[in-house]
Amino acid sequence: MQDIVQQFVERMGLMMEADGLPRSAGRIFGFLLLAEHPFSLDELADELQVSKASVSTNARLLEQLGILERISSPGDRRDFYRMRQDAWERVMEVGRRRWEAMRVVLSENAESLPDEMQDAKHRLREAAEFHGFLLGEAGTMIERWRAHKRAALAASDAAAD
Amino acid sequence: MQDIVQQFVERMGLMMEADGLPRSAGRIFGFLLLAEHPFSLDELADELQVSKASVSTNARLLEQLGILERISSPGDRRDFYRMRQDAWERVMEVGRRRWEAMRVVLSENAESLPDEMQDAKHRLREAAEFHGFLLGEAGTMIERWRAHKRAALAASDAAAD
DNA sequence: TCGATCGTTCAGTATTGACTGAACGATCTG
DNA sequence: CAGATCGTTCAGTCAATACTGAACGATCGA
Repeated sequence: MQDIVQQFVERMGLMMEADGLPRSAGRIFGFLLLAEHPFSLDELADELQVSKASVSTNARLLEQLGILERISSPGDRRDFYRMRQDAWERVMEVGRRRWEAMRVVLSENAESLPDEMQDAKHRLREAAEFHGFLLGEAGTMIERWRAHKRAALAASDAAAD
Repeated sequence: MQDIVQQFVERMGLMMEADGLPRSAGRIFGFLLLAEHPFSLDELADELQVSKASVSTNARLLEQLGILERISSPGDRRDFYRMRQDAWERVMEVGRRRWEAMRVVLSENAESLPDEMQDAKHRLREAAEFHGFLLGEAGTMIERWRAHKRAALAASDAAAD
C-alpha cells in the first residue's frame, strides 16, 4: 500500500473512532474511499493486516450504515465491496432514523410526565421539537445536496484540468 | 428518584451509548433534562448511584459538548450543573466543528493525491464538498430553528392548557 | 459427490474503556 | 492557620469491546 494511502487510512480510522465506531471500520472506509476498484474480503484483510473475520463484521457494519455496497461478478463467488455512489445521502438518511427514534422517546415521555413537572415537560417538548425539526431539515437537505453536488463538482473537476 | 424519571434516565443512557458516548454521560443528561433545579456533583453522584469522580468527568464532557452549563451561587463553593437553554443550538455547533475538521482532512488529501488516482481524487473531493455543504446548511439551520422554536413551543404549551 | 473456496459465526483472548476510592490542590470559614 | 469542603486527577480494577483462528454451512466446478 502506498504511504499516502496508509496515512489517510489511519487518519480515517481515528476519526471514525471518535464517532464511536470501531477503528477498523474507519480503516476500511478510508481504504475504499481511495480504492480504484472494488475489493474482496480477503484482499481487504490482506491490505489492512487484519483477519478476514474482522473485515467481514466491519464491512457489513458499514454496509448497514449505507456507506458501502457489496457487488458480485458473474462466475465469481466472492463479494466485492466499494463505496456507494450515494454514500453521503445514505449516511444522512441513517442519521434521520436515529433522530426520529430520539424524537419519539422524548415526545412520549413529555406527555406522560405528571403535571407538577412543568419545567421538565417544557424542556422535553422542546427537545422533541428540535429532533423533529432536524428530521424535516435533513429531508429537504438531501435534495439540495443533489443539486449542489452536480454544480460544485463540475466546477471542481474543470478547475483541476 | 421517581420511577418514571429513573426509566427515562436509563433510556437516555442507552441512546447516548449508541451514539458513542459513555452511558453515564447519557444518564446525567437524562436526569438534568427532567431536573427542576440545578444539581451539584455530590447530588448527582447520589441520585445516579455513581462515584463523584465519574460524575465530574462525564459532566465536564457534556459541558464541552455544549449540553450542560455550570453555575455557581454566591456563598456556595459548589458548582451546579443544569441543561443549557440553548443546548440544541450548541450541539449543532459542535457538530459543525467536527464536520469542518473532516472537510479539511478530506480536502487536503484530495489535492495531495498523485494524478493517476483520478477516481479517488474525485471521491475525496465529493466527500469534502459534502461536509462543506453540511457546514453551511447547519449554519443557516440554527437561525431557522430559533424562529421555529418560538412558534412551535408557543402552540404546544397553549394546547396543553 | 468430492474438494475447494467463499462468507459468517463463535469461543477464547487481548485490548480498550469506564468506574472507583484515595490523594491532592484550591478555596473558604472559624 | 487549622479544619472542612469543594472539584479534579490518578492508579488500580473491572467490564465491555474488538480481534483472531477455527469451525461451519453454502455454493460452485470437476
